[in-house]
Amino acid sequence: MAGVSAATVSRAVNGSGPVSIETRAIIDRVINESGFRPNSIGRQLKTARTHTIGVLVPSLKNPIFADAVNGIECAAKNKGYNVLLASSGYSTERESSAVETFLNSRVEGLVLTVTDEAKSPALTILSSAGIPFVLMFNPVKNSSYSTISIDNRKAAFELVCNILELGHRRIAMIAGRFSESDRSVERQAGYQDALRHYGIDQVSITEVGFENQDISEQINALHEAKNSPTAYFCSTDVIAIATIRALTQLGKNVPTDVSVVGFDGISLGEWLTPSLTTAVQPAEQMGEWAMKHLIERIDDDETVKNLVLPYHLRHGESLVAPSI
Amino acid sequence: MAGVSAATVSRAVNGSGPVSIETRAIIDRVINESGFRPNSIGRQLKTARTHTIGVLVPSLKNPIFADAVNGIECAAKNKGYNVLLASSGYSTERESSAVETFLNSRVEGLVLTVTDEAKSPALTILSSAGIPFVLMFNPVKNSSYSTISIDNRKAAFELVCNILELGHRRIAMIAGRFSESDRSVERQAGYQDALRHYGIDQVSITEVGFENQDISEQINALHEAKNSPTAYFCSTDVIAIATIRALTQLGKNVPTDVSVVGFDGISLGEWLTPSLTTAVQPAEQMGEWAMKHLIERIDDDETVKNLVLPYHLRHGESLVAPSI
DNA sequence: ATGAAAGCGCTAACAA
DNA sequence: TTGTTAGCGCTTTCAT
Repeated sequence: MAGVSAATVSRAVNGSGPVSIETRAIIDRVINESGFRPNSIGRQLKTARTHTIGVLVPSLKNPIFADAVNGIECAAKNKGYNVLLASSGYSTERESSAVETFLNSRVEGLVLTVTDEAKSPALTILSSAGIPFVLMFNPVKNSSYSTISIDNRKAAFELVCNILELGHRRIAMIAGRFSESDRSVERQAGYQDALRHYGIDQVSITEVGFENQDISEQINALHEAKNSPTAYFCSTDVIAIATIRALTQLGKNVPTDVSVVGFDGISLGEWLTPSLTTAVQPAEQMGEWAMKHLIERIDDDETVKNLVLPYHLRHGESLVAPSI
Repeated sequence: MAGVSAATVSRAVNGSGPVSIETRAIIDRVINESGFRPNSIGRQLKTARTHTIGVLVPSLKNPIFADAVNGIECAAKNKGYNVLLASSGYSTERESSAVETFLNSRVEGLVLTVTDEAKSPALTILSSAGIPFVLMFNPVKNSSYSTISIDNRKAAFELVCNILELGHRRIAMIAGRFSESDRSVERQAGYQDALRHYGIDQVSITEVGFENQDISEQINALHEAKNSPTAYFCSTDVIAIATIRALTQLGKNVPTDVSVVGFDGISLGEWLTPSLTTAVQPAEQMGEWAMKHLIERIDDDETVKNLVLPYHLRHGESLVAPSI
């Protein structure tokens, strides 16, 4: 140190107390010359505030989560918070261990998407830890958690009704593994609602892994059976793309031979061939809201909120009337 | 505390010293009952190790960076490191401030993509800070920095040669702003190399902002001029998609009326209509290698390395011979 | 306007 | 095998 006590430097750096013009000048000079950097760790330990939040998503390879994280990160920066990032790969074990790590790092809150809100070890840990968190994409079940989501069941219902209205009667659902996504479960419920609404018995649901790029075997099996589907309802856009790829490999043309519908509304979906019919979630805004709300809960201890955002259907070329 | 000293708990938790079976049992029990969590901040302050690395990319909305971050995050998790994430929006100011924040947080290293390695305030700060970092995507210029990249200039050269071979002579480049991306500069050099190689004088370069979704005005201007381009070479896939969109809005068909070529090889590019002709960078592996190498530099103080990975060209439907 | 002192939670050296 | 002590870098009373 050059000539002055640590307490004074602290006051100068943070503007947290009176410092004379001259001393301030000296301190500034010494800081520049010496390359001194205040150690956040020391401050964090003393103040018991880290200004850090944890963000946990299943995977960044799905643009829906990348967009959401982008929104989160921007909001965090604006509010002066840092972001610790982890991904779970749709595994509850990895969710739990990420949450443990975050908690040990004393994040002040979390924004996360879990596989299943209803039975999530990670959320159990979090609840008993007593720090605020916001669920993103997960449907509202326990309203004592803050959530931001859309009505997945209703959106799926509307989407499948659209398929039915065009005359399709054999509609298969390709769903992300239910154990890995409560969104998938909800969307499946919407699918069944729609079939029931039209008095259709023939339900066909195939679960696929989220990390699994190649689902051609499953699609092949569906397609070989007699009374093969005339339309596929996929629980995500990424799965819809994989489905279209698999169908194409089997020599089927989408949508001429068979229709495919997705869910999520990733922006590139509009530019696919064929463009995807899908339900659009405003991912980036969801991330932003989640972060803003989380910070309100931290700073102004705002109450728990459940926000269900509107979605909209995007009508693309991947869905047409069945050929027969 | 229940009956034992802090030092003993520390030894029990970390296995860093002898603890009798019985005391360990007691400690475990108390930890579970009380919900005690070791405070990483305290440990970090004491040990002067944070096991945290900073990751800085221009934007997560470009899948090339999302994929890279995904690779980074996985590698980090495997090695027991945490990831602090920030994005710069292609702004050097935001790069600098993110780096400052990281440094204050005492990250042990960084993986980052900067706008321009040659004149980056962020890198100046980093160099004088004396902590290891790895540049990702940025071309090798100063070999005293660790880097992972591909040969952008050569890839662009090959790509544009492909366009020329098909008979195109009026090829416009749509480039991400040079001041915001040294990759863009390199790719532009490759574009010029190719034109020169074919003895073509007509160079046409239009700079566009990376965050700018709508480039239809610029495309419109190019297209209205007489001798309008028969092919567009775009410095990224995202820009190529925006270009295709703009051309479509102008009533032009790609590739019938005009060809478009991208750069990056984002995986969705294969499923676009038309599928993109592009140069593929292995983003996820680049992220993984960057993280692994960084940790080697931290843990085993490995020397600086420059890895130039092979790329490959992907031939899609967006490029065909000129119509005329 | 400044300094002295205490303490945030932890670990490492030393003692017992 | 366990406890005591000291100190990581910071902020915050409380004095001066």
